[in-house]
Amino acid sequence: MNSVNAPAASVESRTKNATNATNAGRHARQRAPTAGTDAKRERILRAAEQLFHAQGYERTTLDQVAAALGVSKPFVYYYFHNKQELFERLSWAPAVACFTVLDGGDLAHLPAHEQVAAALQRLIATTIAHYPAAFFSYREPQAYRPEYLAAQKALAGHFYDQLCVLLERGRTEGTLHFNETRITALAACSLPGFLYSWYRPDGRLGADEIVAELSALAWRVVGLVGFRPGLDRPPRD
Amino acid sequence: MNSVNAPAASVESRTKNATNATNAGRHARQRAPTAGTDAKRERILRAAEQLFHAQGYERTTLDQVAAALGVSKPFVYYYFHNKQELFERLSWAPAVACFTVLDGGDLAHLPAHEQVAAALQRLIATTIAHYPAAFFSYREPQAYRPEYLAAQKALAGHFYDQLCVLLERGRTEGTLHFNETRITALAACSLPGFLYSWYRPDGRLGADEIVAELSALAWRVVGLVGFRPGLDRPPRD
DNA sequence: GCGGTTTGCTACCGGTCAGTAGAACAATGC
DNA sequence: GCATTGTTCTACTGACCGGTAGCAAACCGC
Repeated sequence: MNSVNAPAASVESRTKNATNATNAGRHARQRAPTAGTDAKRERILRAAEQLFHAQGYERTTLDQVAAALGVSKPFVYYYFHNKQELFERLSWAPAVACFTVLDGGDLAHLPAHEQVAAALQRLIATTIAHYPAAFFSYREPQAYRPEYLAAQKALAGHFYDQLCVLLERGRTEGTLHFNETRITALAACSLPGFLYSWYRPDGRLGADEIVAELSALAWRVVGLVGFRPGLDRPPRD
Repeated sequence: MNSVNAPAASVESRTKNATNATNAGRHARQRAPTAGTDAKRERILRAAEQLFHAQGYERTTLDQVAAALGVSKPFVYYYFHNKQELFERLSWAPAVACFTVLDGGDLAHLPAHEQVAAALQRLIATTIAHYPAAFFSYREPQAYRPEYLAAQKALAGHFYDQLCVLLERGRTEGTLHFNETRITALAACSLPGFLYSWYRPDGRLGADEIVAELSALAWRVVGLVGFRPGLDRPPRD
């Protein structure tokens, strides 16, 4: 399933000559993970995720991340190389998950308009499933290093291209209705893209309800007829 | 027209005893503006706007702002109190303009669905007209001081409330169709809200065309019938 | 041209924060 | 007990950057 990898010049590949016994050389990454190591990494990531979401990447200090866990800053550096790595590990996987929802090929047998409907629904569901890290690539592209930013743009661009192809096919087949393909695609993706400003996991509606409502509204944007005013439930998936 | 003011504890009100001859006391704010002073302030604001948009508030240094103008950092401090003031001056007016489009009362005589259509179109047009500063309040709420953040939230909340009232009235009258009022309002406002990630003033389509297209798509979100697939042009305004 | 005011600069300060050195502590093996 | 290795800490450095002191032109009224 994982056909999309992080950029080549990733922090992972810093396995250089392990002669230096400095902090940078003694990271647990290179050993077999002791029991508990993964759990600690996970706890650090979750604390960073919360703080990045609440305050933004730049305004969050690693002392805050450490304090949220009741540990010291070198604890964080023992499990991660630097602040950048925290951000990229948090935001990369959700970005991939969101923008590869059309890559499985499992929708290929469906008519174009149903593929579009499923794609939009999956995009919304995936965005919510990866809350709040899924928003990072939208909100803080500058926090990426250039190679990650380029990779993220390529990923998103690929998805938009796929969506545009499907939109035009659906228009040709008479099941979708719109004028400007690209603007229509972007408008439909605005719904998940703007979620970060109002979605709260403890809100009045559950995640499933929001996915269903928002999907139905996104379908309207692409002029999907037959699913209209009554706001029917999703097709499949 | 300007019934909305900046928060009370603004930087403006620092007119205290002018006995101190320090930098903070010698700002031109307190004098009658010499010819050229306003133009210089404007140039500084425009440079800061570009950089804040391109890099984000935190990553932009005042040395960069000064360098973009070919001057030194104290030049900036001569015309503004601090970095915060630049941000708030840039982002406040656009935020007010966007979220008060329903406050004029000039739409009151129209049926609810036409008020909704006009409101969405105005919101989109205003957002684009104030590019790129209009996006700052969406993207970088953390850059606001608490009192500005609260004021901005109140402003946006007021607009959403107005919009929700109109949406429900339109639904009652049978001209609008949707399930969840609040989600529908947020979804419709996602289209302008997500513009920051793709709008470019030098793009293929002109601003007017984008406003027209995007408005028509936003109308679909609120289930506005009669304006549907053909994507008619805006009603008035 | 001379005093005062406005406008701009160079050069610095002080705080913050990513990142590090190196010691202390803890587990494990023998 | 004692070496070895893994884990965490206290305490620090160095760079960066917002903001300022205080001087130097430039401008202006006379």
